[in-house]
Amino acid sequence: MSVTIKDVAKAAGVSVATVSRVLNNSNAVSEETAAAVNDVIKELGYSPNFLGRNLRKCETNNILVIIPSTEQTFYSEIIKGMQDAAQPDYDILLSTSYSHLGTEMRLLEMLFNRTVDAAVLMGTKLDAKTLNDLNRKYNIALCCERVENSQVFTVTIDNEAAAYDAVSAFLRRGNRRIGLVTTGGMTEALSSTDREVGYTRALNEFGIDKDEKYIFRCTYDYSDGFKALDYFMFLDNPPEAIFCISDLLAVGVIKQAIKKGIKIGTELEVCGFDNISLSEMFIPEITTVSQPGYEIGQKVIAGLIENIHNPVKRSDTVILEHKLIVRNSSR
Amino acid sequence: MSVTIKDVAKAAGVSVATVSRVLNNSNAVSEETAAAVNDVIKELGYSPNFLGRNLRKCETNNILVIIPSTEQTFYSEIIKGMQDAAQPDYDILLSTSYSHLGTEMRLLEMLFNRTVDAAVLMGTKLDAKTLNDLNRKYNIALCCERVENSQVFTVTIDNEAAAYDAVSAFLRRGNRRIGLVTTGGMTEALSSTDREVGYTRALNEFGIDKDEKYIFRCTYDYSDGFKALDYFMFLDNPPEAIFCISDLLAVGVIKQAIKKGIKIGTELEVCGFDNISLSEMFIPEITTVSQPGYEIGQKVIAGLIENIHNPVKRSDTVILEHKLIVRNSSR
DNA sequence: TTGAAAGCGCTAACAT
DNA sequence: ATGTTAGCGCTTTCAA
Repeated sequence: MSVTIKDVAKAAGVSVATVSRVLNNSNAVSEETAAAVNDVIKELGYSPNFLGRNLRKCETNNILVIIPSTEQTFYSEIIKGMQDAAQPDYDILLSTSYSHLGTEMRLLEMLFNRTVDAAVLMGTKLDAKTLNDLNRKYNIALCCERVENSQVFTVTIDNEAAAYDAVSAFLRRGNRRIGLVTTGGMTEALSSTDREVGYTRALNEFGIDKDEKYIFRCTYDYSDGFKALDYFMFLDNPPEAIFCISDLLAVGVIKQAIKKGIKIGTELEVCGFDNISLSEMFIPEITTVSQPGYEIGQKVIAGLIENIHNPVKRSDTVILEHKLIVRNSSR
Repeated sequence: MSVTIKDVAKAAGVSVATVSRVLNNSNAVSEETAAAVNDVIKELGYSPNFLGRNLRKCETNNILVIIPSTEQTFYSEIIKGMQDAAQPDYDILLSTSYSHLGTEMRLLEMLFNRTVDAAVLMGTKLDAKTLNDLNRKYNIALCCERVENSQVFTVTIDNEAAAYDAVSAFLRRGNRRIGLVTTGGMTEALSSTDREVGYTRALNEFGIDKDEKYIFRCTYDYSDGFKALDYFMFLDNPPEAIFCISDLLAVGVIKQAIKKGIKIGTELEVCGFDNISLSEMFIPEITTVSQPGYEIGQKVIAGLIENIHNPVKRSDTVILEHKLIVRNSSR
C-alpha cells in the first residue's frame, strides 16, 4: 500500500534499525549514512506510520480535550494556551461533548483504548467516584470546573472569590438589592454554586441576608436572561443591580432591560462572567469577571504532561487569578 | 502493564482468536463461549488496545478537522453536523490552525503518519497544487472555503449569489451608494473575492458601476469595522448601506456608527455574513446571510467517508443553500 | 465453532 | 556504527 520503513531500508541499503535510528535522531549513526537515508526518505516520500510506532512505544503523544461546546465561550484562549504548552511533544485533539454524559463517556473510550495518552475534561458531567477511578488508571485533568471530593489534578479560578468581588463592587457603589441569575440548583456545575456562595458572602458582609426572591435560576441559554429581567422587574422592589454567572445571560438581561426602557449602568447595573469577546463588543460594553484563559490552558496541559511522565501524580487544584473588568453596564 | 487480549483468552480458556471474534461480534462463535468471554472481559475490565487493532487494520476511524479558530464563528453548528454524520463509525477530532500555514502543515502530519484516516480543511492556507497532491494520496475535503483549480471534494455555499442577494435587497429598498467591507485583496480567501463579485453584479444590474472608494479592505478583526465606518463617513457622499463579509465586521461598523449618532436601519443599513449567534443577540439585531452550518458539516463528512471506502473518489463541489435573514440593522 | 500462526510497521535490546 | 531479531496487541487466513 504505502511505503514502509522496510522499503526505505532496502532502497538505502541499510537495515531497518538504522532507518529507525535516523528517524529518531539517534546519534549512533554516521553522518553519511544518515544523509543517505534521509535522501531516500525524501525521494520515496516516506512518512513513518505512527500506528506501528505508537503500538511499539505504547504511547501516542496525543492529548484529548473534551469541551462542552465551541460556541460563545472563552475556551478559545484556553485552547491556545493548551496548544502552546503541548508543543512540540504533544498534539491537542479537541472533541465536543455537548454537556452530554453519554457523549463524554464515548469520548473517554479513546483513553481506554489508548488512542490518546491523556484527557482534559472541561465541565465534566462525571461524578467524583467515576473520576477518581479513572484517575487511578489513566492520566486525566479537570479544567475550569472542579468536582467536589475528586482527587483529579484541576486548574480553575476561585469562583467564590470572583463572585464576591463582583457583588462587592455593586455594594460599594451603594446598591443594596442585588439580583443573581444563575444555573445553580438547575445543573450540577460547582462553579455556579461557588459563585452563589460568593454572592451571599458579599451581601452578608454588608449586613444583607440572601433573599431567594432575588435569585433567578435557569439554564445557560441567553434568552433565559429575558425571563430573568421580566421576573425581577415584576417584583415590588426590583434589584438595582444584577450579577449573572455568564456573559451570555448578562446579554439577555441587558437586552430585555433596554427593551423595557431601563437605562443600563444608571438605573440598573449588570455584571456578567467569563469576559467572552462578546462582552466587549456589546452595547453597552459589559462589566464582567475575566478568567485567565491562556494561562489556564497552559497550566493544565503542563501538569498533565508532568503526570504522564511521573509515577507519582499530582492531584492538587491550581487556582489562578481572576480579574473584575468594569465596563459600561455598571456605573 | 494493562490487560491484553491474551490475558482475556487465558482467563476464559479460549484462544485470542476467539476473543477477537467476540470483540468484533463475529457470528462464528457460540453463544455460550461469547457470554463466557464477555464475562471475563467485564471482570478484568478489559478494553481492546486500538493501537494494535489500528495497526493491523491499517485504519483508525478518526477524522481530523482543522478549523482556523474556535472563536466567534458559526463552526459550532458545522461541527455538530460533522459529529452526527460521523457516528457511530468515526470520531471527529478537532484541531485549530489559527490560519497559520505552518500549523496546518504540522496537523496534516497526522494524515501522513496514519493517526487519522482523513482530514477536513476549513479555510485552508494551502494552494491548489499542494491540495491536489495531497488529494491523490490521502482522503481530504474542503469545507466552507473552496480553492480555485483544486480537485478536492468541497462543501460550501454560493458566496457570489449570497452577496448578490444581500446587496440586491439593499438596492431594492432604494439604496444606491453601497459600501463593502471586505478582506478581499488582503487575504487569499476566495469566499471574500466571490462575495465582492456578487456585490458588483448586483450593483451593475441596477446600472451602478463598482466604485473602489466604496470598498474598505481590512482584516477579519471586528475593530476594523470601526475604521471602515470612519472611512466611509469621511467621504463626500457616504454610503447609505454597508455590506460586510462577516458579522463581526458588521458589529464593528454598527458600533462605531451608533457612537457617531448614526441611526442604524434608517439612516444607515448594515448587513453582515454568517449568522453567528451574536448577530441575533446584538442591538440592533443584525441582518445577515445564514449558512446552513449543520448541513455543511454533515455533507462534508458523509462525502469524505464515502471517499474513504471508494477506490474512485468524488472531487466535486457541493453547493448548499444560503438564506438572507433580515433583521433590524436594515429597513 | 475454534485454534494456530502470520504479520501489520515500528523500536530497542543485544550482538557484532 | 550497524545489523539481527523479538515483540508491542491485534485481526484474519487457514486448518481442523
